[in-house]
Amino acid sequence: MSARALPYRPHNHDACVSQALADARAICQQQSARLTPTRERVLELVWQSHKPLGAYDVLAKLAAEGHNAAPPTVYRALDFLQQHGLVHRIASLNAFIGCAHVGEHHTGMFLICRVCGNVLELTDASVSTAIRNAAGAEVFRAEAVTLEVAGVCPGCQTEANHD
Amino acid sequence: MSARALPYRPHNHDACVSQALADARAICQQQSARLTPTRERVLELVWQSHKPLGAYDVLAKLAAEGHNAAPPTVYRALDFLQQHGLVHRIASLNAFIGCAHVGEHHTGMFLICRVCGNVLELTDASVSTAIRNAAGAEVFRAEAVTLEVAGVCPGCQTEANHD
DNA sequence: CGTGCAACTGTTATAATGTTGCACTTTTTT
DNA sequence: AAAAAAGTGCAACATTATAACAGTTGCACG
Repeated sequence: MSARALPYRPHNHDACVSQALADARAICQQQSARLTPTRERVLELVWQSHKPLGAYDVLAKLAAEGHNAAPPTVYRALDFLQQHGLVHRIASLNAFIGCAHVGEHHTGMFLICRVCGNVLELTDASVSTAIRNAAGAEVFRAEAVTLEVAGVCPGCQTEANHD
Repeated sequence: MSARALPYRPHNHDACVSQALADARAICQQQSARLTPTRERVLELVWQSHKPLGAYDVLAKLAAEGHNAAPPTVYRALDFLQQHGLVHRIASLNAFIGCAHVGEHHTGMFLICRVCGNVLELTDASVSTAIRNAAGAEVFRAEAVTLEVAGVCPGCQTEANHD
């Protein structure tokens, strides 16, 4: 249960998770949303991996620690976290990952390494602008953008760093 | 080789489908790929809707016309069509739609109307460029882009045109 | 030809992912 | 304290996707 996946750079992942949880508490407080124990635990589990975690992966981890949970428990927690911008759903993987830019009101772009499975979230103004313009040119009112790029991350292009 | 879908606008959709099928035959011929009856029928069914069709929707339509098919039949046909660039999978909907730009070697961008369910596929050079640049800045080797925008199409913004 | 391989199809079963509905508990509001 | 709202547990179910294997068809090559 300690730092493992290193997206492109080594770092203290425990601290990274703690920070995410602290941010989440602050945001929920501010929005009068209830970050209950189950929800917080799910968020922590999702954060502990840089690889997206499926709902049933979360379920298994909860079960492993004695939490007697069923699928709806997990899906509800994930829905809540998503609605408050704390996790993202990666549609092309049917999986979830902690949001690296909480509170930034962003359009996330996800770089998904098909070798190591790690995902890097980033935001890019020129991408967002180009998408907004393209949609606008069709008189389309955009509400939600799903942008996922599959490929090979820097670490996996040269070495056999298949974490 | 130009089956241009015009959702949001009335048009002769039968002709549109015929064109798509003709294009598909040409492409498969050229690539020495076998567009078998089942595959062709699945392609036609997918094309007959501007709304993305789920695999089980296709299955139901096949069954309705007496084709005794099981899920693998449909998934295999869809995989084949996808591999040859004849249909796209919309990850956020778990559904498939005919490709409006066959042979163009493109990065598709999909505008998905949450009201009427229609989808418009378009390609935009500045979007593609921005994405490529953003990935490149992270030294990420991009291979496949999933770009889906949910929102409201022009027709559904004003009227109750819930086709 | 015909025979043998590769691609395609059919079929059964099962896995993986996600939802509904309802009873019950906890928290918040009044 | 009572009523309302939000959250949870649970069982059943719905939807989406794949595995494994047998049979069949088209096609290249001798």
